[in-house]
Amino acid sequence: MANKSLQAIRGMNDILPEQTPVWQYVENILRHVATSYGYREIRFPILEYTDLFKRAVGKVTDIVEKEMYTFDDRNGDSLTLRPEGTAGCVRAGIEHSLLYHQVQRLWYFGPSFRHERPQKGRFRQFHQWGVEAFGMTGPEIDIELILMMTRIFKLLNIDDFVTLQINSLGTPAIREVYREELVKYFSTSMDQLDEDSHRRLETNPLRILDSKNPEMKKLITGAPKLLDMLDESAQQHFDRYGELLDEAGIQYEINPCLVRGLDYYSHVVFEWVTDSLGAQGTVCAGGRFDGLVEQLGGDATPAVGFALGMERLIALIETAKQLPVLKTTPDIYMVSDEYARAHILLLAEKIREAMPALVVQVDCVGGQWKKQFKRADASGAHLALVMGEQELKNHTVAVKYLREKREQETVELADIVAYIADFTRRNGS
RNA sequence: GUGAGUGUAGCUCAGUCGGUAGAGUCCCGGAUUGUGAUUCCGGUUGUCGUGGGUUCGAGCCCCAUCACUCACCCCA
Repeated sequence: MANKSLQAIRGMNDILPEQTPVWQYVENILRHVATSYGYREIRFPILEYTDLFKRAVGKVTDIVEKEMYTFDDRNGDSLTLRPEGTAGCVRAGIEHSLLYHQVQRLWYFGPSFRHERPQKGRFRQFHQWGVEAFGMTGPEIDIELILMMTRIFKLLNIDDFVTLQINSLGTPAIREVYREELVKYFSTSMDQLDEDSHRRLETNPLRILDSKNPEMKKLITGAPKLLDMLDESAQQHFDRYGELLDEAGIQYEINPCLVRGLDYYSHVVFEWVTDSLGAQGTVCAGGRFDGLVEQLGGDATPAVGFALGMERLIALIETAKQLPVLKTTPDIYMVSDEYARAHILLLAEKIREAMPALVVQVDCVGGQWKKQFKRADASGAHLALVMGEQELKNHTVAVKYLREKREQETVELADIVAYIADFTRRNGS
């Protein structure tokens, strides 16, 4: 523990066997829901050329400027561990002509990397589940994504713990005009800006809008709104978006201060936020990125997508106490003495062949009966199957019930599979 | 990158005024050599995060450093 060489890299966590059932539970739901909407999985590398992220995410974003894990390949190429999924997804789509004059519905899952100071809900290696839809101008496809995510929150029983916020960032051209307006506005009250916002004024003025500093609140409320500057088509998209949400009965808030940290977003952007997770309250976020495909060298292709943070989603499920009981214990634990050790290995195989859903665990340590039964109990198994010298001689197996008051039974070896089948049927497992 | 809090047994934690390391749990052995979960008896838990310093003497005081946690920042 004190040996640094034996420590994981800061902010990069091991997911231990105790936790993996939770991950599998969530991943299964995500996969099944996405599949039921006709989305297909895509897998792409964790490493890409650094230039891809610079072009996609935006050169002056914090992610690119100070959070990327970038290093040189042996031949001198600059490579970067992906800080998000969309760039790689679009690159793969263009490279393999998946986006050429066609509609694509895709999802991906895996780790991303950002060099930030770890805190609750924020890690240097974190996992995103992302969904991207290409070739559709919306807003119906935008709403399909909202419906899908709403369904997921419901299935996970945490829909009461998240709220949907939406905003429109308009087109890049509108945003450029707005950006200048905003700089003009804040420049007239420089003395009221805090230190961070002075910096933001230079780098990313829109970021000032979602400042957490309460002293800035008044100034921000008085700032011009991008929503007031939308052109006709952007306004139409936003209005229709709201109408469709209303028709679907989905609750949402319009948050004019909602900004995205990545440059490629345009039009409607959204976030599901929670107040149950501390400072990192964004569980899932996304929006439209119509310009990205063309910007990366493909034909102009409308696109919309989102990503959710797995660690945050799981943390929310746990703090909301909505985690179902996940079975991680074996059904049957098999013990033996030295004479029968090889026999129970093979008997276990027979049982698994007949009942593939059962979890059968064989004690491969051996030793005293007492120790083996102790392990059988600790395993959580319902039944212990016992074979020793006596049983071997008589062609029987002893069945011991570990979870109920019931006499141990002796079953003919030839009947044991049927006996267990009967037992599991009665127990409904 | 900035700030605050915390580091003692595998785990959860005590440790007084600076006097040489403790509890529960877990694990191991036995009571009970073919029966767990209950009970009783016995036993091991250790680089007190690490490295310096002060002191006759440091888990405790001082400095540095590392890690964890939370917040800023940033974002999923």
